[in-house]
Formats: sequence, structure tokens, C-alpha cells
Amino acid sequence: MARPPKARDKALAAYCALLGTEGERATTIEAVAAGADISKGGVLYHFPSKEALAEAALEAFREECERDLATMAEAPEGPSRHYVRTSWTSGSDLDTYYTAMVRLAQGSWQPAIDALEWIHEAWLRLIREEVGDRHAAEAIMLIGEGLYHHSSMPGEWSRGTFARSLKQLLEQVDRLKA
Amino acid sequence: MARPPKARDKALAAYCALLGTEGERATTIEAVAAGADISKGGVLYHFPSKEALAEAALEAFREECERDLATMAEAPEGPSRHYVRTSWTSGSDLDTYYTAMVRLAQGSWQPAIDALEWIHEAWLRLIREEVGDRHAAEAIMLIGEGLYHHSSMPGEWSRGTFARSLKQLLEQVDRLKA
DNA sequence: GTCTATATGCTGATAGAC
DNA sequence: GTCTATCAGCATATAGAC
Repeated sequence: MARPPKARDKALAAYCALLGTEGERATTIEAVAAGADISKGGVLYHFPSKEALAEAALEAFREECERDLATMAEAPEGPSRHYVRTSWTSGSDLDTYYTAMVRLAQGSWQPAIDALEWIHEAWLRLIREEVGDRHAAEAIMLIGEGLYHHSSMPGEWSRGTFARSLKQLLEQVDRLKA
Repeated sequence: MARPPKARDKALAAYCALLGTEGERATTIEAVAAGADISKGGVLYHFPSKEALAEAALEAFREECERDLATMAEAPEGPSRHYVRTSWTSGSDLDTYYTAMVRLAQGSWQPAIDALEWIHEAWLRLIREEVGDRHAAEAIMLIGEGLYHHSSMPGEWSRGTFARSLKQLLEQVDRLKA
């Protein structure tokens, strides 16, 4: 796994992006191949089954999470602000993998459900270490989740409304921290 | 439409429930028929195509929304608390239809996207009329959205964590209102 | 109004050429 | 490693019996 073939990476990226933007139903192997600009056979060489794609996405997600937890724990602005700010989908790798995991969990794929529970628990723990009050920490986390939920939704209204408000929303977070 | 056949209602309910619990991929006409305890042909008599099911769900959603907006506007506890409290999925009709709409929107179905933008805008307007400050209102709405997002997710952690906290989360809402 | 049986097309996966 | 060709199975939808 030192240097995975480029086609493999492209296919995995296309798979995650498609899940997020088009949903599980539209995320066929053929669509993944088209998105990655390779053939169906090419995809199935690197990922022998469709579930293998999901498993690879899961592993990549876990790796990005470890990285994110480290950054969040040491963020100069504090974990709460870091968490809420980055919940507004910015197109980062973590965003893409997280959205893909949510779609897979919504399709009742147990490994994704487990991974999401694990990361939510970890995120909440970091926020709570900063904030102290358990329920203020939960409220802050939920603001982040709400932001994610809106930003990962198709349509323009959410984007217009909350993108403009991010800075002031972080001030609401400060009010809850106090 | 005075008294729609019972089988029709059962099929529509099964369709919405399946979308929420199992996802779009698992929501096949056969699964809907099984959930409603009728045959595939029976489903397709009342809903000539799969999209007809989605359209019926959309209309039912809109009706529930009108009802909810009226209740929310006149809630003795105030729109904010009402909104956040009912965002924690209770199994109401609105919950079921809303979750179904979210899944359809995530599958890029434009009518669902439009309907969700409309209701979010309406909810935010009511909260803002009570709260005054635009960004406090947005934060409150996002707490509700976060709650919905967690409660509609499979898995036990969210349920255990937030179900116990609802009362104290409403106190956080009060802090933001002030 | 509801059923069974069937046609058609799409999706996941395999085989084998290059 | 990547492609094309092909198969088996499944999902949507239709036809027609009851």
C-alpha cells in the first residue's frame, strides 16, 4: 500500500463524491467508473466488489478522523470553534469521507454506523473537555451537526443563509461556552 | 380523495418508513409491498410508477408542514422550544415524511430539495420572530437540525446521549434566546 | 381493487483479450 | 492494470385473470 495505483485513488474519490452528491441509488459501479474516467472493469480490478469500495472508504475515513482529532485537540481557537467552523463543508477530504459514511449508515451499513458513533463520541469528548458543562457541549456539537446537515444538502438556500453567518454563529458558540 | 383506499395509505406509509430506516436503495416496490402487506401489483395499482410514490409523499409532507407551522406559531412554550423539542424524532407523521423528503433530496430529487428549502425558511422565520437576533435564531434552528440528524440515524449512541438531555438542551436554547 | 405472470432494462460481477 | 464482452439476478412496469 506504499503507492497505490492512481486509478484506484480516482475510483475511490469518485465513489465517495457520488455518494454525497447523488445518493446511494445513483452510485453504481458504472457511474463510479465514469466519474473516475476509467472503465467498469478497471474499477472492479481494484475493488473486487462494491462492498470493497465501501470498506476502502471506511478505512480512509478512519485515517482522516485520527488526523482531525489531533488537529482539533490542539486548535488555537479551541476544539469547539474548530469543530463548528469545519462542520461547514469546505470540500476537505474529511468532509467527503464523512458524507459518504453518513450515506452508507443511512443505508443501514453497520460498519459505517459504528464508525460514526465512534467519531461523534470522540468529538463530543473533546468539546466537553473544553466547555465543562455537559449540555452546553452537546448544544455546541449539535450546532455543528446542523451545519453539516445543511451544507451537505443539495440546493442553494442553506448555502446562502449559513455561509454568510459562520462568523456570528461562532460567537453564539462562545455564548454557550461561557 | 375523500376516503382513499386503505391499501393506498398503507403503501405510502411503508414507503416513507422504509426510506427513512433502510435508505433509497432498499426501498424497492417489492419491499414497500411487503411492508404494507399487499402485493407488488397492488402497490402499482395505486401508484402507477415509483415516482408517483415520491409525489404522494411530497404532498402529504406539505400538508403536515402546514399543520406544524400553525402549531409552532401558537405553541405556549414558544416556537423555538417547540421546534427543538419536536426535532427529536418522536415517530410523528411529520417526522416520517420529513425523513423521507431528506432521503429523496439526498438522492437529488429536485421537488424534495425545493420543499425542504421552503420549510426551513418558514421554520427559521418563526424562530426569528420570537428571538429577534438573527444569528441566535440560526443557532437555535441548527441545534434542532442536529438533533434531527442524530435521531434519524441508525445506531444507539445518539439515542442514548441526546434523549436523556432534551430538557437541558432546551435550557441551552433559552440561554441563546436571552 | 388486488392478484400472478411476464417482459424489459439495469446492476454487479466474471472471463479473457491486450 | 486496464479494457471489452457477456452473464445472471434484480427492479420497474405491464397484461390480464379473478
